Amino acid sequence: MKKKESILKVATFMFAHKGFADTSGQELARLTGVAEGTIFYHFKTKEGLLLAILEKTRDEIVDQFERFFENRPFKSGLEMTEEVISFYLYLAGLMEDKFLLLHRHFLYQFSESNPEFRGNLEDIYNCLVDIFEKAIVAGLEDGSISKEILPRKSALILFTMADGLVRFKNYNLYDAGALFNELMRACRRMLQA
Amino acid sequence: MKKKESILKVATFMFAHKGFADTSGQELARLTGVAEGTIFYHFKTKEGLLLAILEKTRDEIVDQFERFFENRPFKSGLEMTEEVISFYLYLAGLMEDKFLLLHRHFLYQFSESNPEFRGNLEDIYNCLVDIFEKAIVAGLEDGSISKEILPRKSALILFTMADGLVRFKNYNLYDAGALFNELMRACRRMLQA
DNA sequence: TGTGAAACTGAGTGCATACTCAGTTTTCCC
DNA sequence: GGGAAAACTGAGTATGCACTCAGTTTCACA
Repeated sequence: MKKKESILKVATFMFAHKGFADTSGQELARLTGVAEGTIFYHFKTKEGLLLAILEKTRDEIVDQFERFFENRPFKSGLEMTEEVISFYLYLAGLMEDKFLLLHRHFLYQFSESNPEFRGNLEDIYNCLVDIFEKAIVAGLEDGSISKEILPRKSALILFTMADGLVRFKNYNLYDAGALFNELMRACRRMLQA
Repeated sequence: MKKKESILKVATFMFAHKGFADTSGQELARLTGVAEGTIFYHFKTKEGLLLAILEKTRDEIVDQFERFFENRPFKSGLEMTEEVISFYLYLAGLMEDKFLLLHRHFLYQFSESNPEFRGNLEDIYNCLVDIFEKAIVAGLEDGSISKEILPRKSALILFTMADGLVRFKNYNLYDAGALFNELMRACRRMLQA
């Protein structure tokens, strides 16, 4: 069981950083310290390996957000929205390779022909956007968020904002940490009643 | 001269949609209707071909935004900001393949080792973010945008919002057109004095 | 029309790749 | 300890790839 997990871990890193096509079984085996055959013993194909990683990623993200909701009292919907964004950014740091992987185009190419990929990606995006939406709805109910706000659409916009920051960080385009405060202020101005 | 342009056009489409590694010289030659050798006659390597595409893309984007600024009177900085976002989204539709290409990770991998890639990408991002910033500064000067707004950082945030919408469209994750109005309202609420 | 240069061709080359398989080692339960 | 199943191995195979090159066609201009 140990080798299978090592392969998953190293492959996640390699797929995220080098891409799918540029990750070879040979190199993956060398870096993991197993024989190349072992990879194909556990995961029938390279695509199967990628799918296993995606499934694990979905489980982890869904699990993390479930735990985020337990044991946490929110003062207001607006504040909850801000904390959701914070948590999203925190998670993107914690699961850096996996979030980088989720930004890789090849996942979306596979999802066009393989419904298992599609399903996992949908689960992840629905989980993320639902949480933003829940927070906004809470804010609409307690009056901390303006009645003009449409929950689902605004949830998607917030999501793109948070995700854009993650992308800046991952691509080294800009010092993302320096943007954090301004992002939070922008959200507040955008939503506030 | 005709074949060289055809290769650039087809290669842009293929790199954007299939990725760099999954685009083979053989297939590219077949789809373009030239011999494989012709590709390597005009562009010494596959990487050289990609660089030529990136250079063309940069020229086109910079040119488009220069023309956007000519012959256009803006009522206020806030309105100009909104028009910049609109124009960005319009351009992403007009140059769909090229914007898709700019979202591909392999460009950023090459830019780590090849300064020519890096330079072109920087030119593009600077051009885009500068325009958002200029519009915000104009709004700060004429009082249509709140004095609390920091121009550079807010420009980056606006950029990620607009770019997020483009990504939704390109990845078919959500009907991006349906988000347009909400995005514009979100920007106004965020910036307004 | 002749000529040199530029554009173009496609079979050929060597190398990297995903995946297989026959055999070996480890694990685990009686 | 025995024996069966599961885990693991790595040399081997067929395929596809980027790129080359010696030769042919097209072009521009005298």
